[in-house]
Amino acid sequence: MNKTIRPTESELDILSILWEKDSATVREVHEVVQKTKDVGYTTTLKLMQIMNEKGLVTRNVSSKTHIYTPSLNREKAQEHFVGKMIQTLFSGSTSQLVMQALGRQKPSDSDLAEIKSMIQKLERK
Amino acid sequence: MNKTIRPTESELDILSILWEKDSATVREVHEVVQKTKDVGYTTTLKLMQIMNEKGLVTRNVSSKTHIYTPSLNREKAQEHFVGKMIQTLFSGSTSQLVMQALGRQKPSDSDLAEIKSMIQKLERK
DNA sequence: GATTGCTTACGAATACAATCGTATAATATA
DNA sequence: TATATTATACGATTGTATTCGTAAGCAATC
Repeated sequence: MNKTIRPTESELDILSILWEKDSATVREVHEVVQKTKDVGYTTTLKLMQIMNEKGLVTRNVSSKTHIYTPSLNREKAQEHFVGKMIQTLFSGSTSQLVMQALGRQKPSDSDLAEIKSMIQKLERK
Repeated sequence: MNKTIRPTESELDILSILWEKDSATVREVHEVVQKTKDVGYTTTLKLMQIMNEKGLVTRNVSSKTHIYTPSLNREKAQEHFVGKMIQTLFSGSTSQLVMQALGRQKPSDSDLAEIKSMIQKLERK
């Protein structure tokens, strides 16, 4: 159903916090937001209310302080944005993106191992 | 100096076309844009004029039909957006992004070889 | 040289994102 | 209970992106 749901940049910031915490109150989210962005509490509140209207999150209203939960699937969002990015920034080349990502910092040994096994699996295909 | 230059989504679409072609006229760009988006010619024109004002592109005005060239470095844009994406969508994990990218389609044999050699280089570090 | 077609320039409308102030209700605390 | 604190609701403003209509210039063609 959610084919055309495209969170804005601020919404993505909030979603990423919710994905980390699984669910959270406005204040909890705002505390994290504030670390990188100088905005008022009601701004974060309003944003999350709008996200609720859009269906990006759901909320539990049973207590005075509402608890928000992401309803947009993280993996879906990943697919959407990675796909878009490959198109516009890497002329459609997945491996170009991979190269650029790998080049930006040395992954940990366990990360490398994981990636290697992924590649081996792909080679067997 | 161009630290805070953030092309919008439409601007990115146009930039990606310009990066492909190296340089192009408004009509050439618009022809490609139209394939995926139903907008008028003057919309594309205006967008490219704004991009010129912002310094995202330069243009050669010596003939009646102007020729636009991207001035924003593609690699810089890649770094910016890949970094942002790793943060918001992959909790800061580069390898997670790599896994997701690799998983979305089997890269060609030569791509795989390239990625493998990249990994070997990283392992030696 | 009038007509047609393609071009840029530019103002303006529309839409959407982001921000915040204020009112109001609920809860905790003095 | 009165006061302070914390929460939501919501209107309104501001900023920015996107879209397009219309005018005007230039060049090819009738």
